[in-house]
Formats: sequence, structure tokens, C-alpha cells
Amino acid sequence: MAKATIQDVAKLAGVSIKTVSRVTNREANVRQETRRKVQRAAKRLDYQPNPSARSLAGTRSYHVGLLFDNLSASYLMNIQSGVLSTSRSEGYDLVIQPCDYSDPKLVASISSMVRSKSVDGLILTPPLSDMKPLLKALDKLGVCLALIAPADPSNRHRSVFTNDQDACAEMTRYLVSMGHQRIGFVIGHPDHGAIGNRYLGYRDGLGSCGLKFDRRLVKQGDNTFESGEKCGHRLLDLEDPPTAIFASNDDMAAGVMRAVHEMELAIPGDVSVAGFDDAPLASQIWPALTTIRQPMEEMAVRATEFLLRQLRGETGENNRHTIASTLVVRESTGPCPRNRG
Amino acid sequence: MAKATIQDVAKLAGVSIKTVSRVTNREANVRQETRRKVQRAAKRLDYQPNPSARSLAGTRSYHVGLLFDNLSASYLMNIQSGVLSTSRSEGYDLVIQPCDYSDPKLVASISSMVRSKSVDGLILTPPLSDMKPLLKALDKLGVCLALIAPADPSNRHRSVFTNDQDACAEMTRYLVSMGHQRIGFVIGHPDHGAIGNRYLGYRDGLGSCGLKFDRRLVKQGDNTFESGEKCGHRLLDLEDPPTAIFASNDDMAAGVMRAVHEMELAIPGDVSVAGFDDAPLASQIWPALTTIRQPMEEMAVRATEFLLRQLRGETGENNRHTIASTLVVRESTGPCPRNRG
DNA sequence: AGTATTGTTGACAGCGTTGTCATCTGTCAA
DNA sequence: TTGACAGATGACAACGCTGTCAACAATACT
Repeated sequence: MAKATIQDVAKLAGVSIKTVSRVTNREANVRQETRRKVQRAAKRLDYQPNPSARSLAGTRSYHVGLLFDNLSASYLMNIQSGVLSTSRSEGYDLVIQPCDYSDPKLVASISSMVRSKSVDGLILTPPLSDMKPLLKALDKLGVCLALIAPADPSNRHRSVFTNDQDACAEMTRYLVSMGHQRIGFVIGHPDHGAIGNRYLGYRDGLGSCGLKFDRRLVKQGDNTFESGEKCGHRLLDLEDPPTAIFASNDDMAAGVMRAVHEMELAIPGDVSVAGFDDAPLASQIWPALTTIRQPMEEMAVRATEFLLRQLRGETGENNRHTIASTLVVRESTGPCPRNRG
Repeated sequence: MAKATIQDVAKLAGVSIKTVSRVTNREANVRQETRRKVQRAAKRLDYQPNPSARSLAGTRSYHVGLLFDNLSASYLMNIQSGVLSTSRSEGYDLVIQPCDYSDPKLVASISSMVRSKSVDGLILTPPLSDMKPLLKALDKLGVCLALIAPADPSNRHRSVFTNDQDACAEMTRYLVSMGHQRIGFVIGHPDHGAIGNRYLGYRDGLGSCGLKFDRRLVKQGDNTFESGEKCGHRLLDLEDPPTAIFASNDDMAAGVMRAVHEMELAIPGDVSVAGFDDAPLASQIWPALTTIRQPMEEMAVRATEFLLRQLRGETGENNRHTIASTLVVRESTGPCPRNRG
């Protein structure tokens, strides 16, 4: 009942261990018949290559790393789940590395981790996917990279994007279609790349509806609930407050909702609130949040596929993949009060 | 700049590789002076033992596994974070394994995973930590185990508990102290062990306040938001509905809150709502949820320490560790309406 | 027919570490 | 002084696999 090794399979199949190795690694130049013989033997013995031996002998570690900054971000579990299932299914193992993006020694500590764990490739989530010095250092180390939602669609690295900008333009147009003329916006963390595109989408949306952009209706948040609450208050305290507020993520939108409640205003009766992400929170809050669903897990799957393809040496022609985010209308948005009966 | 190996260290220190190995593994019978010489050399070369070589040559894999059932549970990130940092700091690596506890082939698939990844030890979260057949199978495989929040405090495995029962009794007494006489309760998923203790605590609390227990005020949920909403409606539809509802976790409490909102009742004006966990949701919802804070990350740290100690062969006298959960009063609970002005 | 080319297979040497066993040193009792 | 013994160190064979290279078979081209 001891674990079967490559030797056992070779003996049972009547070939050399090297041939078994070839079959296991899907190498070319093995006769169909031989291949099948080996596969049957492997199956009968429930053979599973020893990862340690593989990485010790070979040049690859069969590890991919997932780097993320903020443990508490609600979407991380989804990303992790996508990366995990995809890499596992291709025989790779996942090494998880939380890190602090504000740490001045970040590049050094990640580099050292990459070397000591010897990962073949790395998947970066925002805001790490935007840190040029980090990317450069990792390139130099020779690790393959795949980026999730970087701000800048440079072609140097394989990246997965969502159409943040278009989706936000759509959300804005939707709000306008409900009669809102003064729409507040809460910007996300400035270092968190792709989230900046949401602001651009907001402006696009305003523009395409012929509404003039008003700088006073835009406040700077930092992706946290607390910052959303603060910005919400600042917007509602304006002389001519907005009738709708669009926040760059759901956490901040929830913060805005709290501000609205604290002012004893009704949602969406007095103020409509919209978010972005479709975090679990969005549907569990009252009233349920109108938001934009970003298929995080799918993005992670795509990014991992990108990475693995690259590790296999396949030179895909396309380095970028865009995944559509979609508007989800729930209860937190409604007609503009001034336009109602 | 290539990675230093044990050979390099041995040469620099002027000893054999075996001695370096002894020092690295803190083995006995090495002269102080020799030990120091080796340590200096290792430091100078930034030597880090190759994990693959270690596990290939030795009997241990330096991997601990984390098994969990439900990817979406909000506390998983915290658990993972605790396990990760603790095991990493002791030179162990983490292998994550999401699984489906309702899968009839669960035991088989986990066993095979344990063998193929060859983990030295495993940390189980609910409801996996309660599945006797699984525990038995893993015991037979010879893996060390540490359980997080199992229902049954058997002494066979090292486990970490919270005082769910006491904390819930306290919450119940708190609600009674606010004048509530009819307190509804939403039970958690029946397979999710420790959560059952919360129901016991609720009954304890009622008892210690001299309130009679009313079976009609108790509804069975399954830990999800949706089940909380459903139970909330069933409770509020009673002829003599409760003035406070205590749900076994925050997700269900949020569901109850939605039900209350849908009935156009005020929180806590008409109905008080309380939860358990102190998930992020609890403080981001309006009104912020009164709940019980369960220090998940700390539990994970303790469980991991347990496991690592066991792997090191230290036979601790105590196999159990209890961590205190604490009441967090926020805005969703208030005086009973009938008792007010 | 002979030669070059391509496809298929195996022998064997590592990869960096630990486990086993042998060797060497020094200490202590007889 | 000798022998016994524990402590300290090293030589060397694994561990299970991949990479390299050589050998051979089959096919295509002169």
C-alpha cells in the first residue's frame, strides 16, 4: 500500500522510467501504444508523481504564487478559489503570499520569497499588479507573471481586465435615466490602478448624457467602508447635494449608505446609492445595493490559464483578456425625488 | 548569485554537509563552537534549505494542510491568515484544500489528497472538524490533526474552542436586561457542530433569567442569509411575535434584518436583532449589528501551534484550548418597545 | 542499395537533502 | 595504562524524478 513510484509503473508497463516520465509530462515522441500501456499501468497503481522529486530533479517547481495585499478584501476568496482550482487541475500547486504593499522593503521581501519557494510563476492582484518597480524586479528574476486588473494595459505582461470604464459609464447613464442630474462620485484608492478607470467611466457617462461635470460632486475615498462614510457625509453636506451617489466599490457604497441613514434620509427615496463589485455585502445589506458585478473568480481563472500557458512555453499571440462586468439593479437606486409625483 | 546549497555552507564553515544539516535541524550533539561556525556561514550565504530536497530525502514534508468546506464563509480569510503566518514562521508551508462536505466521496478524496501532497498535519474547520468518519480515516493515515471549533470536546484530537455557549447566554441576558421577554432564536446548520452550542447558550440565558422557553420562538436556519430571512419572516408572522431575534451567525442576522425591513418595522425600534461572529458585514450594515466577536484568526494561530507542537513530537499535557468570545453591542439592539415611554 | 533524417527508447548522472553507519576524539573507571 | 563509553563528526547511499546523450528503428531521400 506504499505509494507507487515511477519505478513501479515502469516495471508494470515494461518500459524504462524515462518513458514513464515522458508520458506523465505529455512529451512528444512516444508511440501511441507505449503511451497507452504506461497510462494503464499508472492508473492501476494510482501513480502520482512526487512533487518534491520533480522539482528537485527538474527545472520547474510546479508552484505558482498568488500575491495579494489586503487580507480583508472580500473578493480575495474568489480570486484564490479561481487560481487554486485552475492551477491544481494542471498539476501546479499554489503558494499564497499576503504582503503589505506599503512596506518599503516589499520588493526585497517578495524577491526573497520567490527565490526561496522557487515559484515558476506569479499572479498579482491590485494594487501589486500596478507596482512598476515590483514588476521589473520580478521580470529580472525570471518569473512568469500574470496580472489581475492592472491600471495600465501595457502589453509587457499577460493581464486580465474588466471593462470597468464602460460599465461605470453605463451605471451613470442608468442613474441619469432615472432622472438624476446631480450624481456624486466616490473615487477609489489612488494606488489601486483599475479602480481609477471607474472614475473615467463616470465622466464618460455624464458626458454622453450631456451633463456637465461638477468637481465638487467628486470625493476621494480609499476603498474602505469608513472612507465611504466620510465622503458620503461630505457630499450630503453640500449646499446642493447629489440625489444619487456612485461609489467605486461596494464597501464604500455601504459607507455612503450609512452616511445617508445618519442624515435620516431614505434610500432610494431621497438618495440613490450605487456601488461596484457585487460583493456578498451588496445583496445582504438593506436596501440591497445596485452595483456592477465583476466576475472575480473568472478573472482569476483566466489569469491562471494565461500563466500556465506561458509556463508551458506556449507563446499566445494575445497578452490581454477582458471580462465583462454587468450592471445589477437592486433596491438602492430609484427615480430622482424631484422628478416624482 | 545562484542559491546557496548545503555544500556551499559546509565548505565555507569547514565542516561536512551532515554537520550543517544537524545545525539546520537543531539536532543535539554538535559542539557549540561548530554550531556557531555553521550558523555564521549560513547567514553569510543567505542559505535556505531546499524544501523539495528535504522532503524527498527525509520523512517529513514540511507541509501542513488547511481543509475547509465553504469558500464563501467570511471568516475563512481570517483563519487562513492565522494558519499561514504561524506555519510559515516555523518553516512549514501551507496547502489549501477546499472541499464539499456533502460529497459522499469526501473521505476518499481527502485521503488521496493527503497522500499525494503528503502533508504532515492537517487543520480542519467546521463542519469538517465534526465528521467522525473523516477523522477516523485521517487518523488511520497517520496525519496529525488540529480541529477548529468542533462540536464535541473529545480529547482524542487537539482542538480549539470558543465559549459559544457562555457568550450566547450572556447575549440573551443582555437582551432580557433591555426588557425583552419574547426572544426569537435562529438555529444554525445542524451539521455545523459548535454552532449548536449557541442554541444551548440561548436556553441557558433564558433559564438564568427565569424566562420560560417557548419552542415556537425557535426556527431552524442553515447559516445562510436566505435562511435567516426566511426564519425572520416566520418569527415575525407569529401571532405574538418576538421583540428581539438572536441569530446563530451574522449572515442569518442580516437576513433577519431584511425580513424586519420588509415588514416595515424599525430596528431596534420595533425589533432588536443580534448575531454572532462579528463578520465585516456586522459593522457595515445599517443599523450596525450587535453581535459576538469570535477571534477567528487567533483560534487559527492556536490550532496551528498545537499542530506544529505535535509534529515536533512534543506531547503537550493539554489537548484543548478555549478562546473567549466577547459581546459587542452596536445599534441593532435596544429597549423592548412595550417597556418604553 | 546506401545515406540522411526523423521518431522512439533507455542508461545514467545528477538535483540537495536526510538517515545510517562508521570513525574519531576525549573522558572516566578499573 | 588500558578498555569502555559517550560525544562529535564525516562518508556515503538513498529519496523519486528529469535532463542529457547515446542507441536503435523506421522512414525518406539519393
